[in-house]
Amino acid sequence: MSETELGRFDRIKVPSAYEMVADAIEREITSGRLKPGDQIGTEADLVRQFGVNRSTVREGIRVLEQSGFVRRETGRKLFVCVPRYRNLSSRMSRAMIINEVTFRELYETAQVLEGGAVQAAVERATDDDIAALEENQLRAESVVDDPIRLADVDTEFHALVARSTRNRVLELAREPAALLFFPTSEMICRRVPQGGSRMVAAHREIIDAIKARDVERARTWMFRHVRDWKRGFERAGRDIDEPVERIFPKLSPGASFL
Amino acid sequence: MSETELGRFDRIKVPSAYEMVADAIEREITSGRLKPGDQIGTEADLVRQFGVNRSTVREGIRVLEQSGFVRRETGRKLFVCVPRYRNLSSRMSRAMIINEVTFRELYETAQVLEGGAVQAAVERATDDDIAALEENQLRAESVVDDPIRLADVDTEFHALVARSTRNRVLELAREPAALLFFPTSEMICRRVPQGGSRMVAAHREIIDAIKARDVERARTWMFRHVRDWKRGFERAGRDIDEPVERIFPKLSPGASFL
DNA sequence: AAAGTGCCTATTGTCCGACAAAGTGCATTT
DNA sequence: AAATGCACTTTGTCGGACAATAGGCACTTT
Repeated sequence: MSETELGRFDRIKVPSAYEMVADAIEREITSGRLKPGDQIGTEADLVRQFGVNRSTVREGIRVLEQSGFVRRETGRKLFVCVPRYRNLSSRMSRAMIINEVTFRELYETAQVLEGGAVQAAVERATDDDIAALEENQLRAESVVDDPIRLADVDTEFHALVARSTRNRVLELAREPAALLFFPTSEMICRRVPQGGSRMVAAHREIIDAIKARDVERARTWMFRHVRDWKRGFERAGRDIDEPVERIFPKLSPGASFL
Repeated sequence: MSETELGRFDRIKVPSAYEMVADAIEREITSGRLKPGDQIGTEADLVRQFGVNRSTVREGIRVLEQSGFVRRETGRKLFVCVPRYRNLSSRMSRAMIINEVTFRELYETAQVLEGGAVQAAVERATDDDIAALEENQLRAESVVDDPIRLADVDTEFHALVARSTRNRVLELAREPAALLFFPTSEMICRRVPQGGSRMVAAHREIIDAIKARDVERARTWMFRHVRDWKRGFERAGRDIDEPVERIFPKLSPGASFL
């Protein structure tokens, strides 16, 4: 039973019943035969259809629920749903925390993703997107001296920029990291309160650049804005090579509208 | 029971026992009190500790298993593990498929992420990373006329570049999208076989640029390489605004070493 | 008639007890 | 010492059971 790689055969994985239940339902969904909004039968129905025990069905359902394919509205009926990214993203965030990723990794990724996002936003933001950004800016100006609220508004600002890209893949790619931005921003804002006006000014420039469809200006100011974030981190006396704290990222309020 | 937002109270969510079991164990892990590799007791142990039924414990375990915090080695003991990103990423990929993201979204994101990755790789690739890239290049040259194998090697190439960044956040951010690259690349390679030599040439330039620590050259060639991918897609007669097919991304072979 | 109330039933969350199959560890055999 | 065999542990699955809650329906109230 050694773990050595002698022997020519692969390990045999015997699928268990609950896995087969989950897979069967998942296949119906990913193949499109079950559409978001469709109801899945009751547990009893599934017991009849699959011919397995209810405990087995329930274990399978837990798997699907966890992966977001199926949802139970407050204890009642099961229905198919488009996996909302948030629970997946938040799991990824937690995975990153456990892996003790450093602020440097987070910063570098933020530069790449926020830079790319703002560029795409310049190319495709609609009037509605811009209106939402302006509305966000108003709130930012009104809480410029309240570090915690400002961090929250900033998180929302970046989510709005990402949404303006009309690119769900990009939006999704940044979300796990973005969920870690907030606790960090909040810490920074608490300890370096004088950064507020710089932040609001940067947002202003970015919004104007998006309105003017000026890619270079947008990228430049986003770069500065994110760099300020890193400088705030350093000024707060932290080492950028230290692991991001084990702060459990409670669904950051700024992301609640995603 | 209307869904209107009249009323001043929030919905009450009664936590169920299996959720509390899962949360309790997850908290031990995210807080670091349970470390990767640690064993969690047997189901019977957990039954004793939590004072709930075994079925309940099992449902909780399914949740944790699914989110990757615990693992069961072929039917046997439960142990804590660092969530490997792959199952999370693959769920995200499937979520994207269900959301019918378009090739355009995928392409645009690829430009952002691969461009960012290669830049970071230039800055931080080690000799080992470069050796791995060279080894990959040898294989690429040997299968240049075998479209399917080439697509596989290409997928691995990009994963190796990402790994060279020594940035796990960035590596993670690109993975869900990257899992969708492979089926697409494969389709392209099958239908536009003449692209093989261009691909190998681009890889060569990128590797050389990384070795020479030449950021601009690396970015330029990565940009061209990804653009070629899009052109191949178009030349294969596909519309870049059509949803990525409902191909279930079987764990792409190139990602197996992540 | 529309709205509010109370009851009935379906369904879920949990529990109990049980068993076969497969993994583990130990003693025995060669 | 290595291979074999056996007893014990643990998991996966099963059947049945019950309290609590949600949904639906009939009934009352205004």
